Amino acid sequence: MTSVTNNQFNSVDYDDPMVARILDAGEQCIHRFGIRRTSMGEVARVGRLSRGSIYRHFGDKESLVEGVFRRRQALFLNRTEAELETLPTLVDKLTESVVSGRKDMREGIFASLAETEPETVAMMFLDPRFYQRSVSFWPPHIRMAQVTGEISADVDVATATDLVMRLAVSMVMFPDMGVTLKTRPALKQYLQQVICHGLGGAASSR
Amino acid sequence: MTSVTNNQFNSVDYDDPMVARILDAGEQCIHRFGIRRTSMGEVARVGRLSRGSIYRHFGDKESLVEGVFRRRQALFLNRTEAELETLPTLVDKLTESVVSGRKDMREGIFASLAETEPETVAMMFLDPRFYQRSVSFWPPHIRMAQVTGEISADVDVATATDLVMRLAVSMVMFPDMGVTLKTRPALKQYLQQVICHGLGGAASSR
DNA sequence: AAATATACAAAAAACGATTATTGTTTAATT
DNA sequence: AATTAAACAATAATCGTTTTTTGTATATTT
Repeated sequence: MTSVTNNQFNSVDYDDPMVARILDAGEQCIHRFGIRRTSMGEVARVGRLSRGSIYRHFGDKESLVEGVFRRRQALFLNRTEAELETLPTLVDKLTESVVSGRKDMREGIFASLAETEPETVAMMFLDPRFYQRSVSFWPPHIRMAQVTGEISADVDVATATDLVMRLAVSMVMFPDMGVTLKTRPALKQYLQQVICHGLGGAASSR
Repeated sequence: MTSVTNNQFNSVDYDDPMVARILDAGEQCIHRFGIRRTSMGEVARVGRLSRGSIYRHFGDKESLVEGVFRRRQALFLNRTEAELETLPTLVDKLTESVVSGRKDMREGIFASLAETEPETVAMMFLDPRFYQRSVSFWPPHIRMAQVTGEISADVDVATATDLVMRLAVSMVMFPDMGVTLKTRPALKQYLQQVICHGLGGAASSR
């Protein structure tokens, strides 16, 4: 009632060392056993802390799991953002994102989770919230590409962001949708065509 | 050993009235109870036939379920194909496909299945085989659009098909990916831009 | 002020015994 | 020649019970 520092659930701060410990332990457990077989007691044991502390920072198990994945995604976005800084064009950036994303799917927490609970992973992938968090990621890069003239300034940023997101998601989910786009060069060439001209002209330099 | 008419599993002919009866009963059961709670005995009872007949035409339960969904998809593709015949442009066709696809997801067998077994539906949606069957659907329309000049003849048919499929799948799966594309006009305008110009110029008539 | 330890009822998971279903086979029926 | 009916072992689902886990509360420790 008199608490001021009450952060019930919204926006956990990853800087809090206790939160970090909880998430570390939680991620470790999920990585090893999957979500279903991970109990709050086990997380507490692994993180050498009390169950009470977990419930202080995360209201319930679902929040904890969500917290683990949100942090992973945040880390992924930060890491990717850094990589993109070094790349010149929007197409390069998108290509890199897809390659990065695929790698994460193969090697990250999703890969191990997919082995024990593929349905859960499938559900996460189809949840629009999973992508909505990344929507704020692209607009700066879109604007930059408009300034350099790589893409038209007439297309509004939201629309361009939408397309780029759809392509990224589609390419990570389905490396092959008729045409095999598993190698970086093939992927880049495809994205170059689609982003810059769609299916309209200028496939070759005309 | 001496059987000539042996069609073990590959390509069931929907014309065979027994096969149709089995599939009808199977679909009815899946629609009502979901896959998990549908037993071969129940399908037999509903279709007023013997379990043996089912096992003659479909090797196992998985094959039967697959058969039901394959037939549904074939019907959907045929129906959609017919609708597309009446439409002038590739963009119109793609728009119609998405609207049709969304309707099927809302009202068809998937909608009811999603209520009882959402994870199963999610798994089906992420299975590339689910889409591979539709790959042969688009190429004729692509070529037609190249002839009329709607899209460039320089882009090869496989690539164009791939993009059209990706857009269709993405739009049905995620009506909103930053920009809301739930209404037909909004959807068509978006697809028009993406298909004809990508994010390159000519957003307005230049 | 936050973390811990403990206790507690309600909900969920694990368990073992029982029942139902699967997939195969075989003889009888259409 | 295909469909049915019946029997069968192997597998999977269900049920009622026991155990664990969850989420909350409270007193104690750091």
